[in-house]
Amino acid sequence: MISQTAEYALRAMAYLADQMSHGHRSTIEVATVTKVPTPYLSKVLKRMVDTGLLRAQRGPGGGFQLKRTPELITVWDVVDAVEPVKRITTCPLELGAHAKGLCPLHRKLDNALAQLEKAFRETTLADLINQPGTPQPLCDFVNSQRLPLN
Amino acid sequence: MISQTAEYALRAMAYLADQMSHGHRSTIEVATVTKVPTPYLSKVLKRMVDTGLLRAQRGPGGGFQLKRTPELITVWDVVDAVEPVKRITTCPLELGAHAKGLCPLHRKLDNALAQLEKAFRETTLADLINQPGTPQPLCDFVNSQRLPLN
DNA sequence: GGATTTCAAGATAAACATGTCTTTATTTGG
DNA sequence: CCAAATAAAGACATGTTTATCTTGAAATCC
Repeated sequence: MISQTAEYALRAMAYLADQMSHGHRSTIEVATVTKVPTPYLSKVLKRMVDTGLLRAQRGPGGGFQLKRTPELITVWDVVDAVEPVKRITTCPLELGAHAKGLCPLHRKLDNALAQLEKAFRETTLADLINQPGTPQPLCDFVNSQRLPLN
Repeated sequence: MISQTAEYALRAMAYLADQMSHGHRSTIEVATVTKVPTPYLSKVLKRMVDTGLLRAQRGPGGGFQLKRTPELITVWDVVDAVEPVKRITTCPLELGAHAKGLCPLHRKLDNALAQLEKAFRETTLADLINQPGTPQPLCDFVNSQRLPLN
């Protein structure tokens, strides 16, 4: 339902959101902390750059950094970058009889997708980090602290 | 988000729900009406038999038929038969720190899945056919009427 | 019993998602 | 300029989903 790639993207973006104030973070660092295969993460992050969510910087001290603040990036933005949720706007069977509206089945399915889209649009990266009262760190890192990599 | 297989399964089950009173319907008939590749549909329907949603009958006049009335089969039942939506109950990274609860990210994702599950559980096949006030037939058939196949 | 109809099951294949490896290009710092 | 660090890009490999084809098995009707 939620693809592996989207999971990876969200983990990485959450980490980068948490680390935003510390400058650029390298692919290897992000991959290690979020436990995502490094070469694959590289491609995922590239998508984020292409869609304008991240900035890439080569060379020593380089890596990736959020282009906007965590408050301005939603879960939807991230998921949409790697696997666009395709809403159902027309009958998949292309029946003329459905030109004016979806049948009950596809109406129901699309409503479910709409719900999902809404939930994702309402959640920002900022909502995922620094949750007051929730003791759990997002993943393998403590909020705003850098872990030694080994 | 919703797999092709699930789409096929729902179309087929909706048709079989509509045609329930007409006895068994063959794979070819269902495939033709719902525009699903016949050999593939055959396997999908088999899954429905294995999970107890359909009854299969071989020989002349045979085919598939709902095992329960449309009121007692939900969209969830159908989707679950072909591609179980796997809820997130534990941290995918298997971090000890998350033993007591999901982190905000996975909590959010699982909530979205829960919403989806709820919507699917609340909709029965009966809700999809014979919708009063909605003029659209489900797919390429008119409620409770059999179309000539050619 | 034989012919027909229909589901069942297996082998095969194409498309896509996922993951790895190698090489290249760019940036920084000495 | 040179060396090191790092992203970018492309080729390659694996696995899963989606689909087809062929043969076999069961039921019905005559």
